[in-house]
Amino acid sequence: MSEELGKVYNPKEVESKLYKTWEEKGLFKAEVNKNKKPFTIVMPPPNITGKLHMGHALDNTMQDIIIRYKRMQGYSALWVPGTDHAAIATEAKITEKMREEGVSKEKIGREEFLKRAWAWKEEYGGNIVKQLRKLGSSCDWSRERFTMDEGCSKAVREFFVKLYNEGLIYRGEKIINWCPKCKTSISDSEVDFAEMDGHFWHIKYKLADSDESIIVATTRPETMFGDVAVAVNPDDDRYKHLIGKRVIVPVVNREVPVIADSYVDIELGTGALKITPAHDPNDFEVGLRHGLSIINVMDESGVMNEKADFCSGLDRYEARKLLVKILEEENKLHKAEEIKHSVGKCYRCSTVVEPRISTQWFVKMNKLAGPAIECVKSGETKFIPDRFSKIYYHWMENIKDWCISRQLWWGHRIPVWYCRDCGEMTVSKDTNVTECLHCSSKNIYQDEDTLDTWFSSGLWPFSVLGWPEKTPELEYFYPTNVLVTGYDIIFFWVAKMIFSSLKMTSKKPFENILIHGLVRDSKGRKMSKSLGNGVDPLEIIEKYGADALRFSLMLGNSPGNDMRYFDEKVEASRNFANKIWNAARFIHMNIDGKNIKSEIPKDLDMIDKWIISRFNFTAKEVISNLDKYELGIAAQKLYDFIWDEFCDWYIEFSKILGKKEVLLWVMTNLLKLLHPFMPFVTEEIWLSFPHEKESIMISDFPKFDDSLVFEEDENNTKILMSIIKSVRNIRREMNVPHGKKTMIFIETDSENLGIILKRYESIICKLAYGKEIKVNKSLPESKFVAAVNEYVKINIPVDELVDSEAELKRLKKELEVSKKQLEQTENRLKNPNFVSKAPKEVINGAKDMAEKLKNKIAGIESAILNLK
RNA sequence: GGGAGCAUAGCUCAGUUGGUUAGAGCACUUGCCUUACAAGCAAGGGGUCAUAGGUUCGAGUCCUAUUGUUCCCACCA
Repeated sequence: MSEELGKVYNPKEVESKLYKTWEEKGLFKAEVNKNKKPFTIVMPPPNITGKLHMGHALDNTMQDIIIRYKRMQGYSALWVPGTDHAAIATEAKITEKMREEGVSKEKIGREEFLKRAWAWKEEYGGNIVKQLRKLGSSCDWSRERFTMDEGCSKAVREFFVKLYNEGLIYRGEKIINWCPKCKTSISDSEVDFAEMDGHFWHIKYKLADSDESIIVATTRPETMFGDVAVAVNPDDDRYKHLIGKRVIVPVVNREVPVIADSYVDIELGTGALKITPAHDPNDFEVGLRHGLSIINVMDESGVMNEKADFCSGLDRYEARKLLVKILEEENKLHKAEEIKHSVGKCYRCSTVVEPRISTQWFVKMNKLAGPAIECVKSGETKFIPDRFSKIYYHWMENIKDWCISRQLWWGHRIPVWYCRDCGEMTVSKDTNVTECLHCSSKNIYQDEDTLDTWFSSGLWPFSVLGWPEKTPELEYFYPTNVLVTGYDIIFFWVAKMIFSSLKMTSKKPFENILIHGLVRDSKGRKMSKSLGNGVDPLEIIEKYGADALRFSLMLGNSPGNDMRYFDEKVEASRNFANKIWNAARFIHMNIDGKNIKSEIPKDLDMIDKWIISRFNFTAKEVISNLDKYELGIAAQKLYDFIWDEFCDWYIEFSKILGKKEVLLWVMTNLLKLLHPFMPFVTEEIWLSFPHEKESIMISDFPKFDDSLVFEEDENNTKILMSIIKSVRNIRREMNVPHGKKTMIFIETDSENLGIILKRYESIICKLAYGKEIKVNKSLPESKFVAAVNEYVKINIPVDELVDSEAELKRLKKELEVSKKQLEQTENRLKNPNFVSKAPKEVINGAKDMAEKLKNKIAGIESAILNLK
């Protein structure tokens, strides 16, 4: 196949083929193996309704890089994939589809609905998993899980019952966030607040026994039907005399008391507040303190109910309009102020959330939060970057009880049965409870509600490893090593996993939490369906290849920060893949038919030592960056090394040197370093070269090797390179055409360098368009241009071509710059504080620099003299 | 109201524990189809690292304040 490598790398041809082979050979599988150290990542499960988006692509690329790296390092590296049932999102989609068919949930009933839901899951749940494969994700598909599979469901029941038995789960009537469209409760973190235009209506409430009025401000007049009091601050002098009196709720014409409660802010609004316990969480609290009754005036769809009198049957917003109109007509509306205020919306459907009194299940958070905070504070679990710890603490420290029951059908049903006879609850891990635990009555029924999606995903890291069973996998792979996820779900998910795991397994769920940002569009906007600015990763893969997409998502990306998506960036990465491809083609041309091993020969040339040493150093850096999860920096270093040093310099050198073993050795090892980032192109090339293992995936990741550090050769090669660059520079500036080869006169004080330069004469001449190198030889009668750098002075005779004026100007400018640099360096060295306090390397570096600059200046000065 | 991030080349962004002359991609200028690659090669232009102080021998990097900007949290009726 080696001769078959085309001129341009074609990802489409190789990607699906390679992925299939990897999967068939079982290379993604990780087993419990006592001879290896485990390394575990559990994939944040994408929703079954989902389609792969750029966020997934970023998230999974990062995970894949880490897991491939660890696998090559010899760990038993397990990456567990799976999907989430996404209760509310999925149910919404199914309901929507049913509506199109003219069917309703209520009409077909629970059982039939669930049948449809599972069918939906079967049909669409596999899509995203297929898409993850396109990206190259090397997860262990044999362990794929689903949040509603049997094991996860068992884990959910185990968790619920344990918390219930410890009194950490309770049922109660509270005011919760209600989505009138999804017709379910949602938790605090599922509410998005948005600034919206609205009105602040100042309404006159007349006293029952006098003509005096008290003005109350509200944004939601429709809730007046549920008013049970007007509250003022006890210290508010304006209203003190009214406390205990009764006022009449306008329009509704109900008498309610004026009460005093310190919750009321004197400064805010009018300082008087209408109290509607059924429709506002604060009012609810006030109501509790004062023993007020609760009047619920809306139904589950946000439609006014019979308590709303003539508004009954009206939507909440229509009722609001009508009330405002009537208040105006009755001259009860003192003022209508236009304001911007934040309004809570359902995070799934964006419907304005309605606070609603209802009976729900809650997790008591105070006892669970403490250990979860401690787990991060102690450093057991670390956020990367660390600043997210603060956000986490703040949230955890102010956490309120978690509403976990949902009025949905798609999800884990609450494992509680109520007895119609004795009224007691039976809470059980069993799925088919038939009699009351308390009175043995068979007249029982199960709670209709299901659990919050995040209740099951909170158990994900350990439930996928078999918990609550004591499996070998759980023993071996848990706790996991790193969780990779976006900052947007720290509250939803990360926090829940931490306290759930601590509670149920007594272990942290993961060591590190690697947080990434959002992938935004090229203008910095969030990619969203409504804006239509989303970029489909699959289309990008189709066009540029998975490697290119992956690499572009890594380049210039740093933990926790958002990034913008640009086609140009993917193009650059695609070009990079192509660059490597062509480097491979070049190597093939040279080793073809020859029995060359990828090894380091004994008699190494200076330039070989340079590239080996540089490779060795790059490997060290990349390993260090990967260990610190600095994937973007590692990618950048690989890019730079491969493109600049390996391709642009070493391959050019090797064309003249003619030694191919080192070329092959560096290449194969580079492929390994790069493999986690660009799995496909590296594998395809690696397989085309002599190789021992069946896949680069399971080859050994390069290690830093002390015996491969060649400092002197590195330096001398760098001087060689700087000379070539200088000559090229001068020729370019003097407009010397490539065809015109010139003599190169080099002056140096170093005998050793002189020998080296002569030895590499052919290389210098080839790469710098020279005819011959003369070291420290007297110059013939001719015109010269000079290139002076820190090491040598180079003279190039160019006779008729020299524009003396321009050359003089150029040299003078360079002289000036060098003198300035020397001055700065010398000033530093003169500073006694610098000499006494700076580390030796820095001082020596400065001294060295000063020497070099002096040489350079002397060289330039003599060149100027020469010109004259 | 509280908290956090960001501000570096025309654009998008890196810059790891402070250490010589601040980098990349794209864009720009010039010259090259040099038999791996024009998705390429070579040479080059372009930055007072938001502003003002401070710590330090030394600050893009640490501290304080200011400005601009983005985001998160919170029960502003």
